[in-house]
Amino acid sequence: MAESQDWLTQLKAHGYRLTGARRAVVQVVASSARALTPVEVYDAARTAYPALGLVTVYRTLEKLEELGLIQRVHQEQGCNAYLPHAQGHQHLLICQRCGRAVYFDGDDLTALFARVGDEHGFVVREHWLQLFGLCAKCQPEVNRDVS
Amino acid sequence: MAESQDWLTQLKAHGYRLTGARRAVVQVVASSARALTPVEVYDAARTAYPALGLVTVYRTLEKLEELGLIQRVHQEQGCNAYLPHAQGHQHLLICQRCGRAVYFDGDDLTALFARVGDEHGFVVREHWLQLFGLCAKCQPEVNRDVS
DNA sequence: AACGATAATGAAAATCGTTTTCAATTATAA
DNA sequence: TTATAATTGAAAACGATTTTCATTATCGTT
Repeated sequence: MAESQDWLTQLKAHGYRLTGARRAVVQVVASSARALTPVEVYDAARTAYPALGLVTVYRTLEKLEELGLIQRVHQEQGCNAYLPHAQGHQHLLICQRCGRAVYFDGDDLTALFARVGDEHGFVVREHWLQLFGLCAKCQPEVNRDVS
Repeated sequence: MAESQDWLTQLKAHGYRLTGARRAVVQVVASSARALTPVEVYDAARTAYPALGLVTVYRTLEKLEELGLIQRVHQEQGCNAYLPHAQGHQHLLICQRCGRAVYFDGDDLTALFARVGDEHGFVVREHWLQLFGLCAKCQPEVNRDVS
């Protein structure tokens, strides 16, 4: 995959070595449409590289985050899942059924948020925005699920 | 404090007993302007009730969250801090220096978010919004801090 | 192609925050 | 005051993450 290659190039460019373990982890995370936990990455990556250790997954995710290639995603179920990072200023739209994540642009909100801050004497420097709902595929499915 | 009393009344109303440990925890959390972690609550509440155990703090926070009196706050530094819950649909504005949290109204954003979802085939059912910045008190202070 | 320095690895142990277990204590309704 | 059942704190258990360490493998240099 193209993105996967790019990540390997970036790792190399920053002095990190390219190993089988890293290739496997990068491949899995770079091509995922949903945020994955370390264990999920571990399980998925071992099909390509069975000798992989969970510790290496943690270490690789750490480096990918450091390089801004992935981003931690906070959800009700937990805050330790990772997703390929968006380019530019983007926010997340996450499907509550299948977990699929989509980025959307949030630039136009900055002014609004600055105004909200003003009203409370704050200077706003960052914001966090995430939308949760059902993607097109899951909208019909959710009705027949046991709740 | 008024809010503290109200929480105790609510606990009682739901069949929970009022104990010294609970009063101490409630008092600390209800009167805090910043989100507190279990250990922070533990340390603060022990000045009023030295025999308090950390386990009881966890259990009391659990009940307060269950009753909707407190809310978990997600931040860069961690996702296990609690704040008195806002009435109605509110969002958080948090000071990056002192941690002070203020609620603001977010009702007018719902329509906008539904539209964003539409553009990606999603039905939006929830949203998460938090602003981070500097409160009035901390704006002058931040310049003389060591970064 | 072989070498050597050193980064990276996986297994095991250590650590941290949180939860469970359990016997003793205490709030509350009768 | 008493009886019952909820609550307590200490210790043990637990799961996720980090550290330690001896071994292995990458990659620039030869």
